[in-house]
Order: sequence, then C-alpha cells, then structure tokens
Amino acid sequence: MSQNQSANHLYLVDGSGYIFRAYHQLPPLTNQHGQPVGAVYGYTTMLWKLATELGNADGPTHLAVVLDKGSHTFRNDMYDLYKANRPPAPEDLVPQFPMIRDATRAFSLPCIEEDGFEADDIIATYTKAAVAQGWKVTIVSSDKDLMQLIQPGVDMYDTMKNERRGADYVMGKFGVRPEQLGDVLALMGDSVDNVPGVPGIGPKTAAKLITEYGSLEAALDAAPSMKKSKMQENLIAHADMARLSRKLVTLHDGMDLPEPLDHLTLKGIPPEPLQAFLSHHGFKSLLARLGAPAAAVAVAAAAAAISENTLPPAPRAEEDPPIDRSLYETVVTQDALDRWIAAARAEGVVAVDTETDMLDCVSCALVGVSLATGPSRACYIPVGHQGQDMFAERPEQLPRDLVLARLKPLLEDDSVLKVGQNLKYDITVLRRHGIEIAPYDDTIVMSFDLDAGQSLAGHGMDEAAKVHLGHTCISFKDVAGTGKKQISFAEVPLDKATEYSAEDADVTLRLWKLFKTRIANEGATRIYELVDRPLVAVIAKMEHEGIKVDREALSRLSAEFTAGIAALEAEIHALAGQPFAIGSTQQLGAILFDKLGYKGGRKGKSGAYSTDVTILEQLKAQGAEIAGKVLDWRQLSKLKSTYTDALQAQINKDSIRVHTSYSLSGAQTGRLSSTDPNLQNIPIRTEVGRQIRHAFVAEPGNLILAADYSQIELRLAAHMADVPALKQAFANGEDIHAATAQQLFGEVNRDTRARAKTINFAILYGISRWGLASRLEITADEAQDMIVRYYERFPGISIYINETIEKARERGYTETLFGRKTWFPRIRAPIQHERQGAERAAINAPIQGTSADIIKRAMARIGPALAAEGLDQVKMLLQVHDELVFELPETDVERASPIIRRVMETAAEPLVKLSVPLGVEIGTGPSWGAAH
DNA sequence: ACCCTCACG
DNA sequence: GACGTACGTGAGGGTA
Repeated sequence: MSQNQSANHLYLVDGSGYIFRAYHQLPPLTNQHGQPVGAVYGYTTMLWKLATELGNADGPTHLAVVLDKGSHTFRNDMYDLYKANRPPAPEDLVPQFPMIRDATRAFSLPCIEEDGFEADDIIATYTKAAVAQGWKVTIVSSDKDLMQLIQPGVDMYDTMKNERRGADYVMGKFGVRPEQLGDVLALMGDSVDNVPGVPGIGPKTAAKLITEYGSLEAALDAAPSMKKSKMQENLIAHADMARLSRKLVTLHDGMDLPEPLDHLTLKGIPPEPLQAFLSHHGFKSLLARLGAPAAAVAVAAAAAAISENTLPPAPRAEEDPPIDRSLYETVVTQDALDRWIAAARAEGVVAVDTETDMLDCVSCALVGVSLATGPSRACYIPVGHQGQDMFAERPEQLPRDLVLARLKPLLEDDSVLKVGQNLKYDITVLRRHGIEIAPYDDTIVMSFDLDAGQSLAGHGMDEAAKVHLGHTCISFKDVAGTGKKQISFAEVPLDKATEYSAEDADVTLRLWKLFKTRIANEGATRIYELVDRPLVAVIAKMEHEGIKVDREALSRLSAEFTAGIAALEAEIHALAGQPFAIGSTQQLGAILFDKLGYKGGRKGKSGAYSTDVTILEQLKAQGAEIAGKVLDWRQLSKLKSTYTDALQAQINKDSIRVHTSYSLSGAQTGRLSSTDPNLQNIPIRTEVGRQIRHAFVAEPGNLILAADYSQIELRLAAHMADVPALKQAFANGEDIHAATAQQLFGEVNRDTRARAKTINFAILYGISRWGLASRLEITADEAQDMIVRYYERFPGISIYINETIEKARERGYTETLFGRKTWFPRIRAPIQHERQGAERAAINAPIQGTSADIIKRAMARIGPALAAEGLDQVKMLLQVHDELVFELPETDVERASPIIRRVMETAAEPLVKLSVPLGVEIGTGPSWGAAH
C-alpha cells in the first residue's frame, strides 16, 4: 500500500437517514419565504461541520452525499411487505427533500442516488471499492444497518452526538462483532422496515444465539437440538422468515459505481453559491461564520439576544442581597467547621444539604454536607471526595467520622431548626450514620402546601429558585455532566462542588424564609404542621425499610407469561393472516380495520385508530376472535414488562428488598405518589395479575398485614355533602352500593347494584351524562334522568357540587377538611372543555384530598402508638392511598391489629369530627396477596 | 419527546 | 349542539 493511497479518506454521508433524524430532533423552523426548513437547517449544519474537518488529520479527502431515490427496490421484489409499514413522510418534510439537493450543491459536493437501490447499498458499494484501494472510509450516519460495514479502516460518525463508532460500539450495543450484525438483525427483525425476524426474539436473545452458534445458519441448524422452549419452537417454525430477513438486511455491494472514486475528491468549497443558499433561507448564524457583512452578524446577534430574553425577570425576595457564590467557603479544617456550627446555633436555624455518590440512598455513601446560616453565608464540608482519576491525589478534607460526630449534636439539637429541600433523602443518609435530624422543615413540602396546582410554581429547587428568587441555580448536569460521561459527585473538584452544594443550602434557606411567612399568612399552618411535615420522617423510614420480593416467584411467572405471549402471538398472526407488531397500535389498527374490515372508526386528533380495551371488547362482542386474543396478549405483556421483569431489576443489591420512592408533592390533591418502582399500582383486579402480589412476602417468622379503609371517599362525600340517606347507611354498616341501588331503582340485584356502584363513583369524579351513559351503555338522556334521580334522593350532592365549583371559581382553589388547598387556574379558562375539566377535578379534589390527609395523619401516629405498647418490631412498609401494608412478627399480630385499626379509624380526630364512621378492614398472610 | 395503553386507588 | 368522554397517578412500548 503506497503512502499516497493510504492518505485518502472517503466520507460517505447518509443524507436520507440524516434528514429524517434532523426533522424529528429540531424545532419546525420556517424561512422568510414561509417554507419549512428545520431539517434542511440541520442538514446544512452537519455538512458545515464536515467541511470544517477538511484538512484535519482524520478529515475527508473525498466525500459523497448519498440519497435514496424512488421507493421500489430489489428488496420489494423479495418481500412485498418490505417497508410496508412506513408511513408517508410528514407533510412539512416532503418539500424539504429537493432542498437537501440544493444544500448539497451549495457546498459543491457530489450527490449520488441510483434507481432500484437504497442509499445503504450505494454506501456499501463505495465502501467496498474504497477499501479495495486501501482508503480509509467514514460513514456519516447512525443507522444500525450500516454498522455491518464497520471493519478495520472503516468507521462511522454520528455528527449529532459527535461520536465516532467502531467495532467496540457495535459490540457494546449488540453484543457481537460487526460482521455478525447482519445475522443478529435478521433474527431481531425491524418493525420500522417491516423486516419480520423471528417472533419473540429481540436484540438480547439474537446476540446470545449468534455468539453461541457463530452464525444464523448454524443457529437454525442447531434449533431442533436446543432445549425445548417457546423460543426454540419459534426458531424452527420461522426459519424461512429468518432466512428472508437475512437477505433483506444484507447490504448490496456489487452495483456499478455511478461515479468513479476519484471524482469524489474534495477541492475546497467556493463561498459564493453557499452564501446565496444561506441567505435565501436566512441561516444567519452560518452566514455570520462565513464572514458575511458586519450588519448581518449584528442582526443575527440581536435576534439571538431577543429570543433568550423573552421571559420577564422574576421578582427577588426583598431585603436579602442577591446570591453571591464567591462568599461560599470550603470547610477543610476543624476550626472552620466549629465556626460554622457555632454560627448555626447562634441563628437557631440552618439549611442542610447532603451530597452522595449516587442517588439510591440505601446504598449510597456520603460525599459532603453543606450548611447555610444566612443569605450567601454558606459552606461545603467535603468528606468523601476522590481525585478526578485513580492516579490523582485525594483532595485534602476532614475525616468523615469527625465531621459527623461534630454535626450530630447540632442536627439533633431541639433548639436549632434544620431546613432541607426534599429532606427525606438527607434524613435517610444521615440516619445510616446514626444521626436523627430534628426538628426540621422541608421546603419542598412547604411549597406544595402553599401552591399545589399552581401551574407556575414547580416545587423542585431549581424551579422554585427561578420562580421565587429569580435565580438560576447551577444544575447538577453542569457539575457532573450527563449520560455516559456523568461522573459521581465524589469526583467533582472541591471548588465546583462547593459552588453547587453551598448554593443549594443558600437557596433552601432563602426559600424557607419566604415560605415560612407565607404559610402563616395564607392559612397553611394546619395542613403543614399537622399533616405533611410530620410525614417526612415517616416516609423516609418506609422507603429505607423496603419490602421483600420473591425473585424466584417473579421469574417463574415471567416464564409463564412469556410462553403465553408467544402462543397468543402465533394465534393472532394466524388470524391476521400475516405477522405484525401487536404492540403497535398503528399496525394493529391497520390490521383490524383496514385489512380485516371490522367496524370501529377513527378517533383522536392524530387521526389514528383507537384500539383500547373498550374498542377491543366491542369487537370481541361482534365476534372478532382476534380482539379477545389481543386483549389477552396485552394483559400478559403488561404484566411481564411492567411487573415481573421490571420488579426483579429493582431489587436492591445490598438490602435484597425493593425500595420505592414516595413523592410528597406528586399529586395535586395531596396524595402521595410512588416511583422507581411504582408500588401503588401492583395488580389485584384480575386473578392472573394478583399472582404478582403474592410475590411480595414477609421474612420467615413474620407476616404481612394489610389494613384498608373501606369506601373512605364515599364516606367522606356523605359527610362533606351532608347526605342523610348515605350517612345513615354507613352508620348502619350497610352495603353502600346496595343501599344506593335500593334508593335509585327500588330493588337490589346484581345488575342494579353494579349500576349504583358506577354512579357512586361517577359522583366522586364529577359526573357528566355522556360519561355515565357510555359506562352504563345507556343513552345520554337516560343517564341524565338517572343523575336527576340521584340528586333527588341524595339532595346534599348537587348543592355540594355547585358550591365547590362556585368557591373554586371565586377563590381559585378548593380546600380539604384539613385546609389543604389545591389551586385550579383553569377553572376560569375561556375554553369550555378546559374549564369543565377543571371543574370536575375541583369536585373531586376535596374528597380525594381529605382522604389523603386522613391516612397521612394515621401514618404519622401509628409508629408512636405501636412503640408505646412495645411493638417496635412492626414495620410500616407501603401506602396505597387507602391502604397501609406492614410486616410484623407473627406473634405481634394479635396485639398490633387493634392498635392499627384504632389509629386509622380515629385519624381525623380531634382536628375534624366526622359524621360518618371510618371503617378499616385488616387481613394478614405470608404475602401481600394473601393478606387481602 | 410524545402518545397510547393499562396497572392501581 | 358541541365537548371528547369521569378524578388522581407512573411505567413501558411504539413512533416520529
């Protein structure tokens, strides 16, 4: 290989692939002629970037832009469904295709397209030709099919991510070498291009098979002797599809070169045509870089400045001087530490924030603590920072245990208030080091109790700082980066860590001052002090406790579901007469309504077919067997992906338990919400789903105890709307839906009770005759009659509804019995359906919110009530809105049950005296499922 | 990133 | 006669 040849480097730009990606990732810009040019702009900047690499060591010496031409290729002759799922290009993208050619010409670059071949094949052909000449090749694309071409001397370049990709990348993403990728892609299939693949085989299984057997053919040959499984059956049954898929994903590299290689030489880019193109479309920033006249540069700069300053400056808290990060101190000596502790004692209030090496506070390690004692008077005490790489020296800092020993008396001192933002995190971290923070305030909870529902007020710190202090915080991303390059806080240099962490404490203290005054002035003291604040430590404890989940049981279920799913899939494909992605509502809609011709029209603004349960059930009733199968498939897929599989992954390595995270500011009404994982939506309504609940188990010798409020929202509605008939029924311990049926229909049977139940819930949610009509499958007029009759029999209800809406409109918010406010900015919206939506939510909020207040009070009281009886082995693990779940020694059940029941049933008192009794049902068993 | 669907109360 | 089908959530998969 001669020097001369090896210096050549051909860049092949996948123009068609790029434009689709640019279209979706960039905002829909238009030029001054009103033409959509978002994708063109993205494409132009990409070419620009490549042009600037001209002359770099690894830059292009030769370059061609490759485009798709026409839609019919030899692959369609092989498989008529190839790319059959592709929707037509979006309307505002179509006119941009010719502009792409204009842009390419403006850069004076060769553009290659060929009938009957896709861009991928042209790229493969040129790659082969260039490699044969000993050239280097870079394919500018992020298309996974093209990754098959990666080899020594050939790499790929993703300009959007600014990433060069070689064989390592393919290995990391697909688990195989590039030359094996075609086999993997064939097994996986591709729903976008409609490459069928083998059902039930995804990237993981495909990679496993190819790694194990070496090739697709070898895997197919070996299939009959593999361990019997659904996968193995599929592999045998769909071997032909796999072979067809293999051909479809194979890149065709044998075409004649439309242009010889040496015609692709880059000779430099003449500025005139480029300048004409850029100014035609008004791409000012690029024009400026091209060296356009100074005036144009000024215009571009001015335009940028305006767009960045459209938000009015937020008001700042009066009095307090603005945030000055230069005043923050990094504490590395004992004297300095003692000085800060003394300052905190002198103030009587201190903001505290802990920094850790990861977010999971069950396993994380403490990295540092920040304190704030006044405006811009804040410090950061590092205790666990490392150097930035393994060879760097660990920065000088005080020993962790010394710092904690010094801080402990302060953090536990009754006369010093500790303030934190989302304190449950810090409480957990410090508890693991033997520190029980008390007393405390939490600014996230304060913000929520003041402004729940206010669309402008986010309760997270960065947003709150912006809204209330007019200050932009340093974001975590700024100090630690994001994605793959994200570093742990322990690796952040001390000066940056101090700026970030001390600012958090500084901001927290400023917010606290503001909120403290507002809580007193705006009547939020009761809800904050008596309901939400005490809960923070209780929630911290529950999260830390976690719940044991039987991994083997889940994995057995998962395997059962997988088998069921595969069987259903085969049946569905047979009924459809073709394979398709059942999970795709689009494809499913096309099969059901276009191909099979079932009735059940379009819905929604997107114009797409709706295929939800109600529709599928209608089809099933019409006799569409496929609809029932799809419903079953959906149920199993949901259970598998959301529960059996995801839950196993959530088991903590250290505790071997699952730790959810509760948000105290998640739900507008005051309810908690649960994330990572959500343990408030574990299945129970169907028998199949309920098996998942059985995997939530107690430790040996212990039991799970579940305590549910019975019909708490209906009871509260009866009390709040003052409905004598309902209150009487609850007082008598009657079946409330049966009692309603008696009142409405004059007789109680299964049908009338079910209807009464529907109506009872409809009332809680803000009834509309259309909604009720569709639920009960009656006409809107009949539904209207039923509502009228309900109002007649239960007269308080309509008064309650009208008064609630009226008050909400007047004051902007609703209130629970405990004074929790929920704001409804949209209740005065001029658009009717927005306003009506807000009205329905406003009807429900006081009821749902009061129920939330009551269970929160119960949660705060249960721990002390049990401890008073010496029952400190009883652990509260979960809250599911009207249910509390405990784990306790079998021997404690007898004594704990009545205490739990009493605390829950009397949780409203003495603050609120209810005119209906609250009922609690308790069950126990070895698992959560068995406790119901 | 957004929609759809579906799990719970 | 139109609203876009009830209140409150979070997660996963598909698609643009």
